[in-house]
Amino acid sequence: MFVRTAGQTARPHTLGDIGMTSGSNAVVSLNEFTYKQGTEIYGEKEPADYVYQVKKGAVRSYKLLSDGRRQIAAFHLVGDIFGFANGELHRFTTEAVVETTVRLIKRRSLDLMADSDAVVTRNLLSMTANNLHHAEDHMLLLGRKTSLEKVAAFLIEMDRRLTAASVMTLPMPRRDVADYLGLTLETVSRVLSQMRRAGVLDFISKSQREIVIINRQRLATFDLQG
Amino acid sequence: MFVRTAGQTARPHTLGDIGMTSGSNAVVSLNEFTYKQGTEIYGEKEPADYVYQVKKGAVRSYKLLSDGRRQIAAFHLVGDIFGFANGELHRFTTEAVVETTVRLIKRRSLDLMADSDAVVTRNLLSMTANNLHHAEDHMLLLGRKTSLEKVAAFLIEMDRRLTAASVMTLPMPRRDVADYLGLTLETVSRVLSQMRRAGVLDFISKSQREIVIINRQRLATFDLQG
DNA sequence: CGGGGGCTTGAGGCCACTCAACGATAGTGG
DNA sequence: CCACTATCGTTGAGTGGCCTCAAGCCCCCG
Repeated sequence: MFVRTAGQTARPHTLGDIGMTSGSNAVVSLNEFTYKQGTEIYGEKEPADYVYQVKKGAVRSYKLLSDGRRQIAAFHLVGDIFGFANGELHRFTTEAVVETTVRLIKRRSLDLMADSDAVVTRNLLSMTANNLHHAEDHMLLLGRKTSLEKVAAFLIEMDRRLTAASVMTLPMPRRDVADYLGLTLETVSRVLSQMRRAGVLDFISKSQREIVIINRQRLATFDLQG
Repeated sequence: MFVRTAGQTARPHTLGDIGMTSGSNAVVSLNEFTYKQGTEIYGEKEPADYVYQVKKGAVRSYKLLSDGRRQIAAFHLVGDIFGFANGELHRFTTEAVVETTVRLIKRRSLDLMADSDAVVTRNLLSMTANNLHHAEDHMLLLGRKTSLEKVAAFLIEMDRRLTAASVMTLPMPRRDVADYLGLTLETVSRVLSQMRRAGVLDFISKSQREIVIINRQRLATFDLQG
């Protein structure tokens, strides 16, 4: 690897990783906070004073155009760290998709740690690179994939990241899925129905957020690979 | 800033920056190489043995779907550094848009320098973060902007980056612009003609790659901001 | 002067969007 | 417990923006 950070691609980072894998004795205070469904965690262009790790729930991270069009760049699920963009200001608005608990760390503490501890900087580099890779893949999806391919890619991504059982419970509504994929919510709904009719998916009654993938192999064929 | 790298946002990085701003005495050999128009510099999933800086010309960096659809993620112009993705393999294919001269640095050398010199790692973090910011903005463009907004944003970006005189000479053909913006070349051509008819642009006869922006202010209104 | 690549322009089509109606679900308060 | 409401999701009809297919022009170059 470019900067050696052995094992880091094998398991997720944690805030503990950032600060505690080195020999440093610095102890970082880790506060927790819970956001109700739909509330903003921070806004675009606000000072970036904290870094966050999702303990419970899910977070959406997006940009808006002045007329309200929205592009969600990422969903942050349990374990994910977000808000550590390299700069003084946040580049996205983030909101709790459902009731969400996060751990906070003061960015200033991280700055100081990074100054004295190269491991911290390397972990930040590794995490930033992971974000970049996701963004690069998402550009291909947004620019060149059809609605069927987009939705299939989304389901495959969520199936991988939501380590849940046979039933996948999406935390986000159709509108969020649409704004993540560059579609409308109606199109997302239509494609999901189409997949259900094709016998690839099934919905659990009572909640259309609960989805069963009946045929992963077939689903994968819907999303053209590089 | 998150990791202090004073002054680095004010001017572009150079390969010299990576290796020579610290106290390290390591001397990195900087080789040059010239690629003919259209030739591949490296392919996706190839081992990433070198990092590159454009000395002359322009480079496109893209991903392909198996049926040939292409998404260009970035154009690398004079001064830009590319190919330093954090991992063993390149994530894009890169090609010379026109005849292009690059400086090369062995990645292994950078790895070693990064191990012994925190400044190197921080510069890599800073550059990776800049790439991420560009990708984030581009996701909004690809997912939510109209063809008019996309082309306007492209012209504004190129006007800023190609520091040239009143006449902007685009190094890339219409097809590359289209694959950068998630459009077809015909749509790009139509939008450019529309802007010319609107008195915002003019083309220089003899070469449609040479474009004069007559009204920057008006052009800016075509691209909706966040 | 002929050939080829790049660009423009037109005609028609299709995929995703818009607008709209309806159903289902969950939360609220009487 | 049942309206009542708001939110979310599905589905249909019709539209439109961008794509596809095609022709023709311009410039470069042999």
